[in-house]
Amino acid sequence: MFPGKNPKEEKRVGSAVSDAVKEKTVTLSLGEDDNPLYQDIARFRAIMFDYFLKPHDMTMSQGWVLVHLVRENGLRQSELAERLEVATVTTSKLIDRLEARGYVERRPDPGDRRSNRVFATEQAKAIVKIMTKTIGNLDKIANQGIDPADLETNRRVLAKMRQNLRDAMVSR
Amino acid sequence: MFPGKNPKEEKRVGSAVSDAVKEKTVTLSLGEDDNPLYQDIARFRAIMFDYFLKPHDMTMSQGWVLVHLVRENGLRQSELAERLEVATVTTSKLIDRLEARGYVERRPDPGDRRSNRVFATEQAKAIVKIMTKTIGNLDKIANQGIDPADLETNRRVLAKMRQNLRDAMVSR
DNA sequence: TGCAAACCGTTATCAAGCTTATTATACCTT
DNA sequence: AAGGTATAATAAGCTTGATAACGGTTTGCA
Repeated sequence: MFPGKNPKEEKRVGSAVSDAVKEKTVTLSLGEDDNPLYQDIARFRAIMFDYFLKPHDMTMSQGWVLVHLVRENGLRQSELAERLEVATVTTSKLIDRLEARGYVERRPDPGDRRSNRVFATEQAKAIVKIMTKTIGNLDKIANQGIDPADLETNRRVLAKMRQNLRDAMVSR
Repeated sequence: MFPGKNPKEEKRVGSAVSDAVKEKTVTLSLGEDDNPLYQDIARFRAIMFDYFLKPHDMTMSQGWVLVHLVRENGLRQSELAERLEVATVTTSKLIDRLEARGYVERRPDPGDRRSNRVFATEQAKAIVKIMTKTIGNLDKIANQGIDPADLETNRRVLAKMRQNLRDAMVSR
């Protein structure tokens, strides 16, 4: 049912056959838990989100644009980029795709001829409602079997982490 | 000093001017904390990692390939993809780039003519050491001011989350 | 034995990020 | 008023992800 990053439908082979060919192994623990947790979770969430919203031809990144616009309609592209915390050029292309399908509309800023104001259409407002529900479902899946108190700790820790990273990136 | 996703060196304008043009706003809370936390953290970490390793012309994704190979040299591409939890096609291109710069080498699998075995070179082993240190630094930055106990909770929660998402994706 | 199904790697195509550079406009300082 | 600097959006080009589709190989089973 789910895509799962590969057409290959699970297997869990376990690579026993291959050991013959492998060279002697160097052991070095690196985070001991393997693999980039944050990347994985972000990717998995995006994959599932996109899967859920495929019928509406909508992706997570595009969806967030709409969420912000439904909150504050008529933002400039640069303001959107700030809120999304992505580069302006990324926003530009997201808007291209959204505009092509009638979710948003660019209008020239009357007060600044360099700027565009971006407006969400009714179509956008409708899909944001669906998104909201989808994200709820996603969280429900992801949070299964986790103590609510731990989840709250988690949320707090992650917010702090994000701020730490943000600060470090800006600190020239 | 840091890239920070935009040539624009911070400002925090605060969009006061623009309010005149904005349409009436619809309020709907969606996660209340705004924005995709996981995506942000993953992206910020990758940006910083790539920045630190730029002198070595190495990215985080490519680095993880090397980490796995240094642990288990001679993996097949499909086995690598499994461990990295990405699609085989992604692995294929990562290996292309790594091979072009002499970090890894493809050798045909003697026992299966469909497969390649991928081997890390000495050059790779050297850079993995640097990576290990870099990831340590990154964690130090990200974890600043966070209670170690909370960090441990966090690690546990995230691991569970990843597993939940993994399961949901595979469950047809 | 023979053949269908599964599997390995690759190509092609797309989305979403990034950096760097360009154009047009706005602002500021003298 | 003029000049330089800063900002808004975009273009070009790269990496990393994903799907879909394809050839070549292996395997399982009837």
